[in-house]
Amino acid sequence: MKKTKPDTIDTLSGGELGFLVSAVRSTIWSSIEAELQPLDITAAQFVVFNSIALGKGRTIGEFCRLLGYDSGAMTRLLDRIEKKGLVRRVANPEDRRSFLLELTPESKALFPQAKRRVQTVFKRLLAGFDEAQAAALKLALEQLLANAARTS
Amino acid sequence: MKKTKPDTIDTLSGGELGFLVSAVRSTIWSSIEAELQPLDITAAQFVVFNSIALGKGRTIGEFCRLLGYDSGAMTRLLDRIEKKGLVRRVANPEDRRSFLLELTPESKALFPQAKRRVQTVFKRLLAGFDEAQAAALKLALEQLLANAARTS
DNA sequence: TGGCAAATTCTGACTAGGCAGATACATTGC
DNA sequence: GCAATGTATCTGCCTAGTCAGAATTTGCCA
Repeated sequence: MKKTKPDTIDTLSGGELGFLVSAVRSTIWSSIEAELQPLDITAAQFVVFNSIALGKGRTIGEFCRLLGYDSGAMTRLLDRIEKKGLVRRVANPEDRRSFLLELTPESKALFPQAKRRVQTVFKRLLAGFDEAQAAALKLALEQLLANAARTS
Repeated sequence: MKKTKPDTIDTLSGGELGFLVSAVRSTIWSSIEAELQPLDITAAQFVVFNSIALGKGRTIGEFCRLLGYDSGAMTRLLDRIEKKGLVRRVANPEDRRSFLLELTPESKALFPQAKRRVQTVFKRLLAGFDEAQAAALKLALEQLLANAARTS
């Protein structure tokens, strides 16, 4: 049996928040997967792709920290992306232990299209949200993160 | 290198919402894991445990649909929980293909304690939220789900 | 300088979820 | 009653993430 979208839950207990957040995450993720499938890019791959394209980091380690990825997972994720020719590992002249990540010419050309597709996903998901509501959602999520950080 | 909590991101683009939701989900998840570790229960196991205890379903298939789990994943998750003696598969007299799920006496005794621990996690995460804010967060997340369902 | 702790990346072992196919049973329509 | 179809669960295979530990390189400090 394939995975199904969860039926709704009706209580208001704390656990429901966890359930909702999980469901939203998986929904966002699979919407992006579906939208990027024609380009043969997975959602995880896009996240890295996007971060490199936006210059959010330079080395593998920086992207691990930025994206909350384990270094082992990142190694293998990069292996997959590199095999598709979207990313290149380049020796870091400042530190011979590490690698810099670069887009390839092909992926630079592909990026705008992928980005646009992902943006349409979020636009669709946020339909009916005005600026204030979107900002409040973002703020609430950030507050949750801050609360968690405060006590761990 | 172990997984690290992601550093913050500074743009307002749509992708950030995906990032935030992922981070929140993983934070909730690992907070629960940490809180339940003394009881030797994982977060995934608690979710099933909790659903059974609250009578949200009866058969394996019902819990798959309720929790958005693949049936293969559920089979193996139940194997692990059953091995710990928290849950029992019981033949379903109404349908010989399926199994009903029951808590064991030990797990019934353990449940209140686990539940309490999970509640303290959410209380901590929702520190500073008043009723209206919590309700707004819940509503926003539900709206996202509804938007996704509408177009898939 | 020499030596040692820390950082960067990679690898292997393990856990876990998703999908496809298999099996057993149930239901429907004839 | 029986065939065809559908449903519930399980198994095998694949992908993916986590953790522990290794190899290499760097930086620091005596």
